[in-house]
Amino acid sequence: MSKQQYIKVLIADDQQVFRKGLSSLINEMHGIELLAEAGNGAELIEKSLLLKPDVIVTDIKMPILDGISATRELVKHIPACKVIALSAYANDQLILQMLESGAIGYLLKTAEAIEIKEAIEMVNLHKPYFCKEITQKLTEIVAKNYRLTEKSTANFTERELEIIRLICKEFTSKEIAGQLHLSKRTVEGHRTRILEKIGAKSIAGITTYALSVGIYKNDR
Amino acid sequence: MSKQQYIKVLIADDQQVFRKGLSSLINEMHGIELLAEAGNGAELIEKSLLLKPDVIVTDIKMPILDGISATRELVKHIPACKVIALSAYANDQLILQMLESGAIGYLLKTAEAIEIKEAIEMVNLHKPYFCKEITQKLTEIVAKNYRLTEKSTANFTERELEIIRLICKEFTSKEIAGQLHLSKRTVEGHRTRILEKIGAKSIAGITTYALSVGIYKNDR
DNA sequence: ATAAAATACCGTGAAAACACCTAATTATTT
DNA sequence: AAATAATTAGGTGTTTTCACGGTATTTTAT
Repeated sequence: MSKQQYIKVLIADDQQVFRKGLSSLINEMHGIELLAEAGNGAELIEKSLLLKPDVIVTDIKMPILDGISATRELVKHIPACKVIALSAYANDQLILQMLESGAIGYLLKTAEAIEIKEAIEMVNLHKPYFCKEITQKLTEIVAKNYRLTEKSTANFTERELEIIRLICKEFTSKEIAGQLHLSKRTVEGHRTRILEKIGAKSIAGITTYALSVGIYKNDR
Repeated sequence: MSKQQYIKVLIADDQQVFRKGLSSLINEMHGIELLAEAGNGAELIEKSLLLKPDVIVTDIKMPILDGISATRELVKHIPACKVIALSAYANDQLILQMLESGAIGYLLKTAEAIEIKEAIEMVNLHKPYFCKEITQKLTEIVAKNYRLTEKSTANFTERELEIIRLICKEFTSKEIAGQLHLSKRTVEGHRTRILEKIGAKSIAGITTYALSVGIYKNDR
């Protein structure tokens, strides 16, 4: 380490104007080095494999190969590189898809230079970074997923919840019985009641219900 | 609505000093009216049922009845009231438990008056509010849950995805076979392959995996 | 105190899931 | 052209799920 450890960045966007603007802004940032630009996902992958950037800032909607697919590929081949997604809108599906694909940063295109710099520095330390609007969305998503709904309030007893969690973990009735020191038949009885309460007809219904309502997220 | 629509607030904390500090700060806030104080969860519930506050600001750790259990009770009986949780630490478990219990706001005790006011106003509009540290935690949790792991990189074929989605909808092999015009054995074969790829041992594993990774979010 | 809910337990039997196999036909990739 | 993957389908047998009956005890609420 000499005077400065530069963060090597690669950007991708299909709009030339936006790309130019982004590149000139990043070029002005201290401690950050812009390696190259890409106009689509395929190009992004190609240049990334060659240049091994620390951070990638990529648009989501791009021709040939979109940012989500590109990111999926990238994290597979270069797990060390951190991806920040850029998007025009704060769309739930896009955010989640991008996160699923492996991005740890998400900015709206309305972001200003100072925020982009902050995001690059943050994700470079493997810390997720999301702009205010995205954060708002994420908290809504989390809150929604974790908050109890009316029907889930139509509720389960502690025992039932316990058994639901174990069912979600792929344990059979016999195994659950062993863990809770109960009879296998007792567990089956509880399971039947759970199925009734949910209105499900099989284990699949129990697990999908449990996950959608947020039961299960406790222990491990 | 006359000149001002006051937001009615109720606070709870077992530490008298903190409680006094909080109450005097809230008393100074414009547009917010402090109804009462509680020293524990039981008291909080009691006074809430009586006074019907718009927003409750409660500590998590309290004697007799903790904030989480109290919140769970409260949202059941007064779904209209919004709960902001207060905690000394940003602990993953506590945050999630609090969210599960029904709180839509979460602040650290180091929060300043201006932020507390902002949080009260925000949650009063049924919008979740979390302080910076909690937001950071939440994004980490979301990112962790949604980011792909090695095994989830296991890509499924179109047929497999189709079958996974149907399994999540509680269809049996025979039913799926009928819908896709296949033999029951074929579906079972696919299912076995899916189990292998996921590393699961039962339907429960398939559904939990599918939901966590986001398969199935397409149709309905 | 009495009702109601939660908890625990059991039998039977059919259907489904799952664990082992095998193997043919079609796509896709190299 | 050859290898690989995907899709299809079957056999056999064990385990699990689930529907349909029940009963008894304890805890909680009215």
